[in-house]
Amino acid sequence: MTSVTPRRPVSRLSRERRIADIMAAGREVFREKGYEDAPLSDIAEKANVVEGSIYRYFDNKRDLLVKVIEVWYEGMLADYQEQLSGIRGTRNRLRYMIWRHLKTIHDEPALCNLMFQFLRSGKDYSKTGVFNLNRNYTRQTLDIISEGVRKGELRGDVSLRLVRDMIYGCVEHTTWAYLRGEADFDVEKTADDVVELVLSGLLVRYTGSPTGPDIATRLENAVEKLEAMTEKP
Amino acid sequence: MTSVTPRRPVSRLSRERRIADIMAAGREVFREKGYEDAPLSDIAEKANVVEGSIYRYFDNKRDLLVKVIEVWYEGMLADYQEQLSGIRGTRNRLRYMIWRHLKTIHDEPALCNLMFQFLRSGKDYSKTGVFNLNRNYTRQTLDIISEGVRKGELRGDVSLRLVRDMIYGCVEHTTWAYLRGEADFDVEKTADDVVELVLSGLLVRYTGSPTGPDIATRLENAVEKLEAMTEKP
DNA sequence: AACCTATAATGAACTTCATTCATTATATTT
DNA sequence: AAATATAATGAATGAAGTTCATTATAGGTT
Repeated sequence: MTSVTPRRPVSRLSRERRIADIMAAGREVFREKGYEDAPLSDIAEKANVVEGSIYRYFDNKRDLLVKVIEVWYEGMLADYQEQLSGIRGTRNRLRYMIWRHLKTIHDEPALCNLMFQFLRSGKDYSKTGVFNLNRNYTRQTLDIISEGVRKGELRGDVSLRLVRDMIYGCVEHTTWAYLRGEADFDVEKTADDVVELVLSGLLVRYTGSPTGPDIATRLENAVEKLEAMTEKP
Repeated sequence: MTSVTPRRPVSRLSRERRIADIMAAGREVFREKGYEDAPLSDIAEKANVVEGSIYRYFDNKRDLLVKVIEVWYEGMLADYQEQLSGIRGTRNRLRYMIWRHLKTIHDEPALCNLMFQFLRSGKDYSKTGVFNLNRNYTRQTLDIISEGVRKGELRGDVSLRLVRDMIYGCVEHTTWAYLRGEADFDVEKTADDVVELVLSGLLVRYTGSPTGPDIATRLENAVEKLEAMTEKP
């Protein structure tokens, strides 16, 4: 007499719903265990699906990861342009972009780690949707710099790409200990510090007379602050 | 009739020699295929050893990687202090440190990738020898900055840690496309650009005539008062 | 030179996963 | 109610890391 293991009840859902379920489960498990230590069986279980079923909707494990990160990224970057439109002044706008990056890392360290470790270093990264999202996002930063240059506040003789690399490189380096779970960091203070350092640089400012950055610019910045305050409630 | 597969000749070497062989093979294979796509069987074959033998000398695959990177790192950082002692001036010394980092990445992109991707993001990284090597190495950079501050050339009101993160973050961000095999970069020019940007910052340098009382500061303070008034209660 | 002994080295077995695919079940259409 | 399309299953496959009982050998001892 052979005992037959009872087949699990098969619940048939719409393609969209299944995909959503699997991706939600994937996000959870990946967030909790990382990529390599997250068995597909865990994801399948959490999604109420058998392992093999995942392959109907995703090419492989990595494909699932990529799509999970992609959807997360889209949601995350959905509103930055709207937010930014309410902020005036080069310094404030730049700070917002940096602050946002820091806050994202602070809120979702695990997913950021996955993004840094498994997406961005992949050979196919520049063909990824995440790459393009990021591209547009950092382009915004470059636009802010460009505008600063046009207004005469910022130097025009520096490669924009390098400035972008400096800003985001600095932000990420700063957050590594946090990403490894070793130390916390203050989002607000770090944002302030990074902006200050990027804008002012390391060299001492005045060589002879105590003038500092030119007065017209500083007045304009002050006015922009007032302007920003009265923008929208 | 059962055919017996002939046992391979067993060559007995000294512990040190075997370890060296395995690590050499590991470095080669890891460099060529990365970490995940490098089967232990490849390494074993190249080292003239059976897979199981690797486990006599290394806890596991990751342990092998860590030790391979560690030895490489040691060799790489062996002479920087000597070199640096021959270089004078804050700017030049800083440039040397940055140049070195860039050159390492340019010469060994694959190993750098492994270091960035699999060592530095690991939970145990700060207990690694590589961590300490890096620590001492970047401390050198901080010392250069400190000396610059003492000599009155650099600002003293910026967190040294942040400066370090800015420098190395910028360098690495700049090299990512190269690390993905997408584009080359000019070590010399990049070194120049990074030093320049770190030292001078983005703000335009005021070179006009000296002014009297600091009007701008007073206005800024006034605006900050206004700003504070409207802050959330 | 023959023997001993510590330990280097082997190779097969084990385990864990990702991945495939032939089979089965179910919702929808005819 | 039957036909059809396709969602879902679960067992099988295979690759790769890891373990370990067994075997062989270099170097020292008698």
